Amino acid sequence: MTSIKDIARLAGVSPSTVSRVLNEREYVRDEVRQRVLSIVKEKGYVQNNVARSMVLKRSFTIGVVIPHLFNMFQRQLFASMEFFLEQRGYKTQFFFIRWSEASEQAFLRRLKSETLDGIIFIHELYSPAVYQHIQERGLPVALCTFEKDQFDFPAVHIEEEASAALATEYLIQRGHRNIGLITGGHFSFGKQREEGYRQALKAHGIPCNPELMVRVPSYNPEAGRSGMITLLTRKLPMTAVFAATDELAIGAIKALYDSGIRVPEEVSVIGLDDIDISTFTTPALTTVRQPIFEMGKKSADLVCDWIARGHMQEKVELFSTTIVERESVRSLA
Amino acid sequence: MTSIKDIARLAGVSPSTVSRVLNEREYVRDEVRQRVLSIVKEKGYVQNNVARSMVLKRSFTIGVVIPHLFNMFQRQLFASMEFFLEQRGYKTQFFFIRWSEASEQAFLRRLKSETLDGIIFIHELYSPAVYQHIQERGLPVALCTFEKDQFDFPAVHIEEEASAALATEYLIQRGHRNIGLITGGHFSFGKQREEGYRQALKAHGIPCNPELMVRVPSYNPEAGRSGMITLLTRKLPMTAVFAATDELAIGAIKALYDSGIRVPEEVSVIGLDDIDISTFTTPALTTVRQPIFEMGKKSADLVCDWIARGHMQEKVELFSTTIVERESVRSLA
DNA sequence: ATAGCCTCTGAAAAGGTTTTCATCTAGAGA
DNA sequence: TCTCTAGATGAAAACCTTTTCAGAGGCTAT
Repeated sequence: MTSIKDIARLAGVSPSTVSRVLNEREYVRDEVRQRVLSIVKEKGYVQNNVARSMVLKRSFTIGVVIPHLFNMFQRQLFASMEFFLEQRGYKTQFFFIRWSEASEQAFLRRLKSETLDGIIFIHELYSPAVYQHIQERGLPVALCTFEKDQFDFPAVHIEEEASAALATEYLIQRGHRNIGLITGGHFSFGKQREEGYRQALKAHGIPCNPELMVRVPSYNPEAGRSGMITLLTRKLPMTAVFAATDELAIGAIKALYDSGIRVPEEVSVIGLDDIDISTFTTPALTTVRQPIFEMGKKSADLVCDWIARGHMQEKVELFSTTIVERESVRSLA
Repeated sequence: MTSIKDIARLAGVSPSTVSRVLNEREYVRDEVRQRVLSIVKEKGYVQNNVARSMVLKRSFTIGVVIPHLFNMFQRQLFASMEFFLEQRGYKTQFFFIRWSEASEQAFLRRLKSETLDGIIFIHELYSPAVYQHIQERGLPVALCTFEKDQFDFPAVHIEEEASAALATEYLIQRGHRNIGLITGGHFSFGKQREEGYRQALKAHGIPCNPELMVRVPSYNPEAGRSGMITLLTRKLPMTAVFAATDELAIGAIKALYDSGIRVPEEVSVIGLDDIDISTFTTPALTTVRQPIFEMGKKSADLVCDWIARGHMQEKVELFSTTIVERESVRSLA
């Protein structure tokens, strides 16, 4: 591999000068610049990033960490982030963390020895040790899809409770009173969305029946299906279900279909997220839209801006959500 | 940040000795080892990976590159790879390439300046320049989901044509004669699957009607939907459709549903891939299963083994596919 | 007793880049 | 003519490891 020294020798200048040319510094004669550049091109020379990182103490790499699962929502977010990160000249290093103390410990160890310039979290981690380390180190960070009050980090997310209330209210306004809930146990948004559901019921004077609520261990369609089956076996009157995520909703619709219950004629289903696939379920899923692409961009921007500026700035970036009317909810009126 | 020198000073030994302890080399007195280790622990010291990379000329990083799209199939493959890569002590750097000459050129530049230990491709790239560079450099590589005959690289994939023929034959055996095809233009597997479809028809003496075949520009549900609509507007007799991927099939089912055509009563649909979501479509998608998880693992193994061994070994790893019978195909008999 | 070997340890070089500091040259102003 | 300044360049240090080489000390076998 050709190094900067080789180029320097060939161009009859010092490595310093070559470095200056490469990094577009001033104080290089135009003639010299041209000569160096032409030799760089001729030799197909490219800078050695490891050596650069070493002296610059920067890696031009942003870590994106996804804990616990890697579902469709996270994929869309991740794709969006990678897109904008690359636009701003950063590489994306992917961290996938299993939901266990041990896995998070291992991640912390990796993190410490890594020279990341910044880090983005999609959904929160279990233990605060990682956040603590990041804060002590002053590593630029963005929290996407959650907020960690105990730490002063910029965060990108939606108003979880309000969004869940929006979905529930949508059902109430269409005459539904016996509304089931399927949500997950992990992650704060699962509880927040449950809370939004409760609030909406309360606001309309509808008693909250614990028998109509079910918590499943994950957020994938399989969990949604099992949640729906649980709900069905209780044989309560129920004309609609709010599934805390679209993936749960997809599973719920499947369970209803398998039980011969028509959606939305007999039971309406509403989700929350608006992932790509939700347009393509049968019936198409009525849901609450999170601006996933924009949220990915914002997360990338927050970290990159922090790095560029040298210090943190914005604290919380709230995105608003909207109902997307499709086919899975029926009006009882 | 504490460095190896600080540890050395504190332990009253030389950096060499600390390095030996850290890397579990022999020739260190046990007493010294203990002393160093305790100071390492006390100071929370971790090795600087950039410096290590520099001298070792290894980065412990494998690049995973996904060209053009980032669909559900690729996501599952990617998740599998990351899982096994991490198990073997490698970090995963993610590269997403848009389908353009410029984007591939940019990737090549990035690749050259990177100190990757190996690289995995999911689906093929357009230009051979990247493969050429990798071959010249002797970089360990695995091609997942395709094979590039002109280069001598290990590859992990299924028998595309045979798998497509399997799907088509499944329809033929159930009495279907007017079978539509929806496939994509990009990527070799699109054409190979089309070829498998042709072969199966031919093997059963069924004439191949170009009017029943449609090529769409992508492999997502939206493309599948538009493909199905095209097919429907031709108003030909058609009792079944083979969609070259599950995502296309999902879109096709949606288009049928929207047109009031029942699946599978009026038109049967079969896909190929067996992605997670295919269990949850309504009706559940009958498809041909690729062992995605195993293929991800094998790809990771191929690269890691190559690195460990120092030279390439296996050439092609063929995985076999099987029909997964669900609900979207009806027997005409 | 001595040669030879083995274990343990440290000094120093190497890896490729950036940056600071010093030096040199040329031109401007007095 | 001399001094000053600004532009252009190079030498060398620094970044943090690992590894080679050499040397010291102790033990064994002759």
